[in-house]
This record gives sequence, C-alpha cells and structure tokens, in this order.
Amino acid sequence: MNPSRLAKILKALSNQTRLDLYLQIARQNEADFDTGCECFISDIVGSLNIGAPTVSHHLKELSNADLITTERRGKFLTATINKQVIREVIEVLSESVK
Amino acid sequence: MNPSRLAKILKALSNQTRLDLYLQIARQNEADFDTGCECFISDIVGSLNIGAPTVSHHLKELSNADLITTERRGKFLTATINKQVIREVIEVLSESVK
DNA sequence: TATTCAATTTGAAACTTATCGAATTGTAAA
DNA sequence: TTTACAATTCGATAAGTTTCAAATTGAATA
Repeated sequence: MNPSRLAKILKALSNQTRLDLYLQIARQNEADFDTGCECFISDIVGSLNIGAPTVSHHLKELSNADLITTERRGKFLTATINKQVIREVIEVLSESVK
Repeated sequence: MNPSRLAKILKALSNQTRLDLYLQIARQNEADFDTGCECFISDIVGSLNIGAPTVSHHLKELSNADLITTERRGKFLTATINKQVIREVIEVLSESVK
C-alpha cells in the first residue's frame, strides 16, 4: 500500500456522509452474515438524510476506492465491504505508531 | 471514538500532501527516538515540494485533528505524532472488518 | 405493454480547500 | 540594535466537492 493509494482510500472515508454510509454497510454486512439477508442500498437511502443521487454519487466514490463492491440484484443494489482493503490501511497506519 | 471525530481525523489525513507530511513526521519521530534528535519542520519543508505557508496551513490541520503536537524550539518548530489517536482510529476501523 | 420503483446521469449552485505571494511576527546571532 | 531566517497570517485565486432537481435508464410486475 503506497501513500497515494492510502490517500485515495482515506479521502473516500473523509466525508461524514460517506463514512456513515460505509459504516452502515459494514454493520449491515455483519447482520446479514447472521441472518442470511443482503445489504440493500434502498434501505440505507431511507435511513440516511440525503437524496438518492447523492447516495449514488458516494457509493461510486467508495467503489472507486475499492472499499466496497456493489452488485445489482434485480431492481435493487447490494453492497459489501472489501475487508482486505481496510485491513491493509490498518497495517500501514500501525506502522506509523510503532 | 464517534463517527464525527473519526471523519475529522480521516479528513486531516486525506490530502496527499498532508498525509506525506504526517508520514514523514512519523518516520522522523522514529529515527529521533534512536538518535535523540528532534523533528524540525524546516527540514521537512525543504524535502517536500511546497511552500512554507502551505506547510504551516497543513500542520495546523493535523494539529486541529489532534494528530500531532507542535512545539517551538527557539527559531524552529518540532512536531510529534500523537500515537494514541491513530491507535483509536485503528480500533474503530478494525470493528468494521470483524 | 404500461406502470412502477430503484438507481444513475446530467447540469448547476453553493461551499470548501489547496496553494501562493506579500507582509508580518518571533527569535537568535552578528 | 540590526540582520537573518523560521514560521505564520492575510488576501486572493484556482480547483475540487457536495448536494439537489430534473431527466433518464434498468428491471420487475400488473
């Protein structure tokens, strides 16, 4: 993980709305693992206080940073966290506080 | 660590120049621990490709996010990483990829 | 096929940020 | 006390970001 990749990822998480979105997807993913359901974006749109175009925009940013993967399920969209990416971020940050 | 504090910290690290600055301070701190020297900002200004006013601005942002502590040493300025803050960030991020 | 609903794209407005040159401040040394 | 130099402040500009309304696309279902 080079500094420019790290900056890109941190930038994707640096906006409050986008971070909330990310954390909510993470929480939902965890719940889904137990329940066998899937994380639908439409549910999240309802719970956050922003419009659909904005959510769409932010999802693309998270996606571009490789933080999540989205998949169409018919009319809906699901999102899953790319855990490995954050684990790499954690590793680099850990280096800086050894 | 609540989401808004986390967003603030990540934002401080999301700019490439500021991240480079942070990582360089971290590296310098580590070296200083061995050599007994201190991390002078003037040295870093020379090595990064930006002007002094910009560095000053970015240092304040890192400072505001509590990521570093600065101290005047006569004519010079030293910076030290607040390790505990990043450790907390790591902890929250770890939660999201459990 | 027409309708409905989720999501995306487009275009624009409002806001924020990065950067710099010039002027200023703080401190040490000549 | 004058000079020199590190760092900060100020003011401005250019670039980037967030957000939304309106229009569009994609897919299921009546």
